[in-house]
Amino acid sequence: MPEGHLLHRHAREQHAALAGRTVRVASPQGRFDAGPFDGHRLDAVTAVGKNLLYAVDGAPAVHVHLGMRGLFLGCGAWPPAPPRGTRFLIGTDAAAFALIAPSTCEALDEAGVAALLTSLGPDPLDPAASREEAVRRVEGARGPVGAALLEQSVWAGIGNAWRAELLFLAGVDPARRVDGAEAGRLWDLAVHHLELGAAAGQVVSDPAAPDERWVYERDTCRRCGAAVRVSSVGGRTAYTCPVEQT
DNA sequence: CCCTCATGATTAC
DNA sequence: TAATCCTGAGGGG
Repeated sequence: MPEGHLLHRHAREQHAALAGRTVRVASPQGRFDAGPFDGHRLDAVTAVGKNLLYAVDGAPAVHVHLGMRGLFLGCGAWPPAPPRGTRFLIGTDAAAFALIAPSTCEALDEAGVAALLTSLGPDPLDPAASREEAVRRVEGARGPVGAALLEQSVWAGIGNAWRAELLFLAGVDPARRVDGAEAGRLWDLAVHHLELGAAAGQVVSDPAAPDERWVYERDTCRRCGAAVRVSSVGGRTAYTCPVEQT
């Protein structure tokens, strides 16, 4: 589930394992030019929304976006036995990570990184993110709240599963607009639950039942049993409890 | 085995 | 709004 919480989880894990060390970088699949990075010191691995950025000493940054299909696999130490189709492989003699089927894996210079960052709204998992700015961007977005939450320029890191569950927790129908108070409540819910999700490695919308969802991809609401409404909001499938989300 | 759909985002129309 | 990227899981035949 490559939404923001997972990217932050990957960033934390890879930063802890690799940052400050000289790393080996390769592209067994061949679709990424690892030359400029191999043998350099990795300064940091950070997540911004659904994006992962590797800061490399004496080289551009590496920008990774998993899209819907990308995933990281840990694969032991260097030299690893990477899975088939590994586009980006990074590691040391203590730990290595393989990137499979990402939508983006590219070198990004300073201006490119800056452009990426300015294209994104506040990230609920960024401790420095501004709640006021987050509320402003939701209020300023065109269209219903369900569409706004999926726009990475509004909030960075929310995907379809989080959208469904956060709007359920807030009791808000995705097809309508929200006021500032509701936007603030949604932000607080996002900050809290995405952190739970980053720690757990999955969407967590009910800490008492971390493997369950309230409405996402369900036939019936897990709280009240009503038939879940399936519709299209912002071009993606929305799941709504018609009783509890108004 | 073939078809459809997916936790995403850009591009073209 | 639709097509595209072109992987993987799941369901029907």
